[in-house]
Formats: sequence, C-alpha cells, structure tokens
Amino acid sequence: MEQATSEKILDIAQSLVVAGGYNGFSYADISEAVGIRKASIHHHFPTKAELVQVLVDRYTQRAESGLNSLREHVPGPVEQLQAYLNYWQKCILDASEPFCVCAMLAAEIQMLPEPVATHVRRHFENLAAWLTSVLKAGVEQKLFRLARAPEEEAQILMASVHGAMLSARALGNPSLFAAIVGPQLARLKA
Amino acid sequence: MEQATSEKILDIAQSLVVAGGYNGFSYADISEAVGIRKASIHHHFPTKAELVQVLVDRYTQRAESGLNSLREHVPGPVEQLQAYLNYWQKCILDASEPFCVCAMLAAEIQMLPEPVATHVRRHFENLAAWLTSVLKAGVEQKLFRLARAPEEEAQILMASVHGAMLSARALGNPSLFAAIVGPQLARLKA
DNA sequence: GTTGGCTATCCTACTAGTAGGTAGTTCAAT
DNA sequence: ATTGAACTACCTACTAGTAGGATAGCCAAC
Repeated sequence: MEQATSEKILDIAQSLVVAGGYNGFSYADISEAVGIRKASIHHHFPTKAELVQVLVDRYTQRAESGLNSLREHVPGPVEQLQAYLNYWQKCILDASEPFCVCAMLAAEIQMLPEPVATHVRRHFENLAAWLTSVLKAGVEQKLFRLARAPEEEAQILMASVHGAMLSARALGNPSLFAAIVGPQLARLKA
Repeated sequence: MEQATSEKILDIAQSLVVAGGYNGFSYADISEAVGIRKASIHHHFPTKAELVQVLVDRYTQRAESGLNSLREHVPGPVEQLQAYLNYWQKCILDASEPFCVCAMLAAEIQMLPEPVATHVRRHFENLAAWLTSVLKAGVEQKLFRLARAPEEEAQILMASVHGAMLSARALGNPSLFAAIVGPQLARLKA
C-alpha cells in the first residue's frame, strides 16, 4: 500500500516545521523532498496557512489519541507518565522527531495565521489536561505526593518537557532531555 | 544624547527576532520601523547573518554582565535567583521582552548560520554555569538543599524557565510564568 | 466491451510581490 | 580632502499562488 501524496506532503512539511518553524520552509522545499512540482502541492493544500493548519490538526489528533491509548493500555499513572516521557526521549535520541511541532510553533505564535495559532494553543491545553488527569489518578492511588494542585504540577511538568527539548537542541546533547525530565518525574513519586 | 542608528537597528531587530525568529523578519521590516532605507541597514550590517550575530553577541554580553552584577550586588543566593526570575517575570508581564532571544533562536538552531548557532549555544552554557554557581553558593551556606548535583539542578531550572516562557506565550497567559517557576525555586530552599 | 464523460492528480508556464544584497551618488562633519 | 552615513535605483533569486492543459482511472450508457 503506497502512502497517499497528501500524507507524504504533510510528513515532509512536519519535519521541516520541526526543523525551522513556520517561516523556515517553502513550497519549493516540500516539492523537492516529495518529488512533485510546486503547483501540485497547491492542488492538495491551496495555501500555506491551510497546509500548516491541517498539519497541526493531524498532529494534535494523533497526540490526543496516543495519550488516551497510553492511559487505557498502560497500567498505573506512574508508568503512563513514564511512557509519555520515554516516547519523547526516543524521538529525540534517534532524531526521528527531535522537537514538538506545537512547541516550535508556539514560539512564533504571534506571527502565525489565527487558525493555526488556535490549534497550537489547544494542543497545550490538551496536554496539560492529560497530565493533570494522570497526576490526579496517581494521587488517589497514593502513588504521587504533590506539593501543589495537580493542575499546577501538570503545568510545571509540561514546561519542563518543552524546556528540556530546547536545552537538548541548543546544547546539541540529546541525552540532556532525560537528565532534566527524569528527576522531575522522580520528585512526584510518593 | 540621540541613540546611534546601529543600536536602533539592533533594538528593532531584537524585538522582531523575539516575535518571529530568524526567518520571521526582513531588512524591509527593520527599515520601516527605524525610518531608514533598506540599503542603509546594509551599510551598518552587510548581511543578515552578521546582524543577528552582533545582536546575539550584544544580548549574551548584557546577560552575562547583568547576571554577574546580580551576584555581586544582591545579598544571598536565594535573593539572586529570585532577582533573576523577577527580571523575566517583569519582562513577560509588561510584554517589554516576552521571550529570550537565545531561547527563540535555539528552537531553530539547525537552520541558523553557524556563527550565530555558536553564540546561542554559548548563552545556554553561560546561563547554566551562572545558575550552577549560585546553587553551589546556596548549598555551602545551607540555604539550598538539592536532591541532585548543582549542575543538574541548574539544567532543570533553566529548562523550567524556558518552558515557562513558552507556556505563557502559547496559552496567552503571562502570569503562568511565575506560577511555573515559583514552585521550582521554592522546592530548592532548605 | 467499448465509448464518452467526470474527476483526481500532476504538469508547464506564468504572475506579482518580497527576499537579501549591490552599485554608485549625495552630503554634512571632520 | 576624506570619511561615514544616508540615499536612489537596481539586481537576482525566491516567495506564495494561479491558469490552463495532459494523463489516467472510474463509472455509467449504449
């Protein structure tokens, strides 16, 4: 089963966004990477704003269903959180996706087309909500002992994850991600 | 005393970088904001890469001397750290500089001209080193009790700061910065 | 079962506008 | 007289986006 062209376009565009943000790539870049003419990309995605909007939508959709399936299939809040962090650790270590699309776009949110900005904001809200729910479950089962409200601890954890991605990238040291994020999980455990 | 044109150019360029990153602005944008022709900017800064390089250099220089003067003039490691965090909290709340130039550029470090990337990396190293030294001093004076090595805690703190900036921006909630970063300082205190 | 239409995909060729950058000039202050 | 800083005018390359045509597959109707 061949992959659909529009999916290929989105895949390439996503890796380009991860590398350089919204203004860091052009239709010509995608064209070259996919092996298709520029005009053909406009056939699938009339404007750049639409392309990125669909891209972010797909990303948030996948993230949400991925997180929810973790919550269903992984036993225990501690393991769920660990699985989430492991996922990113792997992505960063093997450079398959060394940065979160939405974190990248959030940095330039002021310059983004409004619909894209809205989707990015929603991803942050979703992620915070997921982390909150896992923390709450952990507290109920006496697996976590939090110094603050679960909502607050979720925000702290999310910020640590994004900050750790940034440090790993800035210092060119992929293993820094785990070194920063590991202790943050550890200190939540009861 | 009128401000020098080259400084005006750097000021505008810096605010544009903070808003949209390296590829988020053009000489035309600066031209308009400064009230000068495009070619005149090239007189001061022949290439965009040089302009941003000087910009980052000025930024890191200021940051380093600012941090060092904190360490000299503010009594006590706890207060020094608090002063650093307060500085950013103020910048974000009054929107005067709602994001760190180097954090912004670090996100797109793969696409930056090599000399710029090097300067950005150095800022991360400098900041981590400053935080480490303050934490060490605090431990010696029994003001901090760290669960990990000071170098590690410094990385965690730095990541929290950058992640908190990102969350505040993404969610359009400036006060989120303090809500994330405050508890991180609190948990270090003995 | 072949014809004819419909649609999806991709193409060539083009547009207007913007990117970073250059050449050469003017002009005031040294 | 020289210099620094500004200017006008321009260049080439690239940007997102458009117009219109070629090819192929599918799905009737005959």
